[in-house]
Amino acid sequence: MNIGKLAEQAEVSTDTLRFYERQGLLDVPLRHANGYRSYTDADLARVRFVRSAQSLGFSLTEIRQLLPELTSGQLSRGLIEQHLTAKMAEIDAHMARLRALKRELRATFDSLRCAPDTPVSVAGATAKQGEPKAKAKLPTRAVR
Amino acid sequence: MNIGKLAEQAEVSTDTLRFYERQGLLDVPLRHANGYRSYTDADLARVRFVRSAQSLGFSLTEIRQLLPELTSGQLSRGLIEQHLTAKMAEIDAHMARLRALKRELRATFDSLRCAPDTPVSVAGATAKQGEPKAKAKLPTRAVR
DNA sequence: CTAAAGCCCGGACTAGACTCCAAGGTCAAG
DNA sequence: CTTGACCTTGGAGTCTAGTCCGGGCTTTAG
Repeated sequence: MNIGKLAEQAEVSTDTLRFYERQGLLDVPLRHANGYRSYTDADLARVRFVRSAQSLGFSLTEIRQLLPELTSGQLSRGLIEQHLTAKMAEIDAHMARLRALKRELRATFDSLRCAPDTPVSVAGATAKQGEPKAKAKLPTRAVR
Repeated sequence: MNIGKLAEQAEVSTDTLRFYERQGLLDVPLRHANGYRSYTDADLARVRFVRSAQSLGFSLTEIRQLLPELTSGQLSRGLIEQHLTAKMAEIDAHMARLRALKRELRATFDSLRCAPDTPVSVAGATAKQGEPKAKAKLPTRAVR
């Protein structure tokens, strides 16, 4: 399978595939005599895995760390268990954050439903003024 | 209120405030005789709104589109409900996929416990082969 | 009066994840 | 043999949401 074919099957661009290769997300592929990359179905599966993990909120860096667990047939069982358990914990944390987000959204939503034509008190609607003295680090990044 | 004061109150940097102004998220402020920006509590409210909307998962671009509704006094309830509902749906979908991933990881985990030295079946673990004919537009962006 | 703190501006820089481009090699069809 | 599709490479550009910088004013404290 040439790169164009793989790209089509996986629904990504050929640029993306070469990019993933540089990022170590895809194994360096075999080459045909003419220098063209030669891919297998395993590569297709890999790309699909990357895309779905990505859509789940994992960064390419995280996915790169996830890969060895996936591909190593002969990694010590204990190690795999360890990684998987850690991943599960991460997922739980991830889900917890999303649940919190959802709760906040619902609260905002409900406050809107209760006061029909009130010019919705703008501003800190959801901003919890928690510990007012907290003037900590300024670069408070968004939730992701 | 000078920019430093506003920055402190809103817990963002002065750079961020000037950036928001350039982005049209903050009204161009009045200036003191010396050229310093002069802010009001409404600006503080605005910054807080931006930050909280952001923490709810809205991008600055989305927030910019939300602002007219907000500032036009009577903020059409329907529109905001619409936005929020859409956001909630996104989150639900995201969580559903996470749950699926978790199930798969657990399955992998369990199969490891049952078959100690079986070379874990790699690849498309989570890749759903959904409609195979779907060759739509290539630049399929990630979910964010 | 001077030093420090605060403000101004334009512009450069960052990371992550692509996306595009130029210049060239390869291959199948007509 | 030429055309067009497809492949190669390295490198540059894009977008988001800021962050940092340098040079130069103003204001405030000592």
